[in-house]
Amino acid sequence: MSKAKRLNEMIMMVNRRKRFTVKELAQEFGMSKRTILRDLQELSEMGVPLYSESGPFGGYQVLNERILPPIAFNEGEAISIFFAIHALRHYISLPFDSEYESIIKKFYLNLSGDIRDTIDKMKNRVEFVSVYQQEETPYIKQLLEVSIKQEIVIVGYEINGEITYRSIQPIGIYANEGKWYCPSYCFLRKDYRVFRCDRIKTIELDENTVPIDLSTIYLTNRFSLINRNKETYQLHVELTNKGVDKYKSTKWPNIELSKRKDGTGFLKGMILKSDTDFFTEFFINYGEDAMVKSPSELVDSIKEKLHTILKQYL
Amino acid sequence: MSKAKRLNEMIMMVNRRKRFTVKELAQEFGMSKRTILRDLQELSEMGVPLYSESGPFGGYQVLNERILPPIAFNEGEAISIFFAIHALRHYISLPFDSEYESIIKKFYLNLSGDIRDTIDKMKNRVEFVSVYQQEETPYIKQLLEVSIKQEIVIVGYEINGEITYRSIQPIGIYANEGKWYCPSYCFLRKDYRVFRCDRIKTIELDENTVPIDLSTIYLTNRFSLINRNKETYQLHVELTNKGVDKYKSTKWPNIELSKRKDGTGFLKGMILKSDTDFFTEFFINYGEDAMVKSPSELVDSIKEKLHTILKQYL
DNA sequence: ATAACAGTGACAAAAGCTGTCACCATCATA
DNA sequence: TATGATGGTGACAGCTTTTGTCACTGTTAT
Repeated sequence: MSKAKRLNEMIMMVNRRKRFTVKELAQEFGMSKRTILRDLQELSEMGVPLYSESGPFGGYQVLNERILPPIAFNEGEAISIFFAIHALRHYISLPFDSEYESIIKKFYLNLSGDIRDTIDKMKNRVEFVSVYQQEETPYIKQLLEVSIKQEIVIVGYEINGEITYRSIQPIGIYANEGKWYCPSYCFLRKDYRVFRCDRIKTIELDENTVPIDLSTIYLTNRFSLINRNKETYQLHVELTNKGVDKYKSTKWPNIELSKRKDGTGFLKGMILKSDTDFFTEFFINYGEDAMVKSPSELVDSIKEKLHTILKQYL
Repeated sequence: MSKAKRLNEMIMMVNRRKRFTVKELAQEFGMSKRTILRDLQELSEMGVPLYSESGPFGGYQVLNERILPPIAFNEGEAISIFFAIHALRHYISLPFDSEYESIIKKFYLNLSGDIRDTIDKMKNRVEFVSVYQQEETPYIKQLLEVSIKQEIVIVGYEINGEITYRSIQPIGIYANEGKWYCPSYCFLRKDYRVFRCDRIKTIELDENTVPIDLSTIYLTNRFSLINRNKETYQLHVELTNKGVDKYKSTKWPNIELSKRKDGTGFLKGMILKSDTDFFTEFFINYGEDAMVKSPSELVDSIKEKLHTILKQYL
């Protein structure tokens, strides 16, 4: 194997393993220790952040930085990736060890000149609108970590200016409309709750409470488990043409949209009793384009809310 | 310069230029043609997609694929990029020559094993919620192209089942809530309009109309120009604590939020007369948490809408 | 002290790289 | 059809780089 190829492979191997010794590499590549040492020095000069320690249990390490081996992207792919990263710029807080600026710079600077030109031209012409994240959410990284490890944390949670402490076991975190949320099992309420991450003011590991088994519960399938044993209503909503169009881009679990030939349609399905407030707002939003037929509780809630708002303007 | 380094530089040089001849490279690197030929063959073996043609005006070309020279990303950055791309998966249509699947696969497969492990663990625990794009929008790529080139197109635009044809000069495209929009100058209305891309059913170049000068108008600054000479209203809205909280993540241009000590607040600013319908829905959505003080037109519109909905349920 | 690790310098042998040259293939165009 | 610009191949001598060995130094946990 030529030296050039060996160096190439060495970069990848070194990325796979965090720690290694010169002797090990020498054996794997069938080369002498001296040669490997020379190779490693060359990699260092090429920018691979190697670090070594003498002594027993010493050896080489690759620092923080990882080298992505040359990836072949075509122009469209590179541009897509650029704009995907670009779309993250509205997030002040990300649950990863990195900041938007450093990522986008590295990526952009490593692209060839003509792709850069293309991107520059597109920058002012394409936009993925998303909500600005207004406030920092310091604990999302920890919440993500404990949800992966399935540990329990005691959080200080602010409701109406007061902080209550409770043990929760997070299922995961998600961003929606500029805010981060953390669905979790709450040991205080003995039930599943969704917490707003920016309201979590303190967080510490709870080593006394025994975790419940949520290992097969993820963000995507949490509804099935969480919603069992809860009171539900049968939903029936009539939609106009516009209403159908509007609902198309929404899609709730457990609710089915049926279209009629004339373009109108209706929704049938189940909603949780506890979600009544949510659906009240949701369907008011549709205005004349949605008419709730059942449950009567939802109809009443809508009527009441409308009256309350109207009263403001008397 | 050692061979390894020469090859490395050659990869980058070859990426910058689309076409080149052996002779040119030989001169630039100060090597013989023979050596360069051998180098190019080696690059080929390493996966660089080279293509050559004999004859006058022949030469080498790099095919479609571009090689990103080794970029050093640290673990956090690689993961961020992965999830940024991942967040695009809900888009059926993208204005780029690429599909989600191919990008994410290439990227994922090129990561080292332990980063892949980390990602696998995180996949079910982090989510950037976005709306599902339900329908294909075939023309976004062309619309983006003509907005970059500042050309004019005749589009067949569907409103209530009928298709009208009009010449428009697109400013750009943006995605919001699962739909693509195209703000443009409309030569039919002699004014700026926002078109929904999925309602554009045909598109063809209009070479007869003379483009107007929009070269300094981009997505980000279009409001200033487009909204001049339009009728506006003075807006004043009182917000409860909750209302303030809710508005924080919204932020409209030309509307200012002021907070009071007790947590309540108010909005002051300008809105376009033509946006009355929009703000009617918007503030109804706030329920009791927003009370519109002025303009009276908006108050009336809200009242009327509330009455209409209420009437449905009598 | 010992053993396990990294690191360096010198040198000769082995391997690889390079340029030259002769010659072929392809193809646009004069 | 001839010409010239381009890519492509093989052989070989000479040059350069790479490699292994060996002897030696430095660091550190045990």
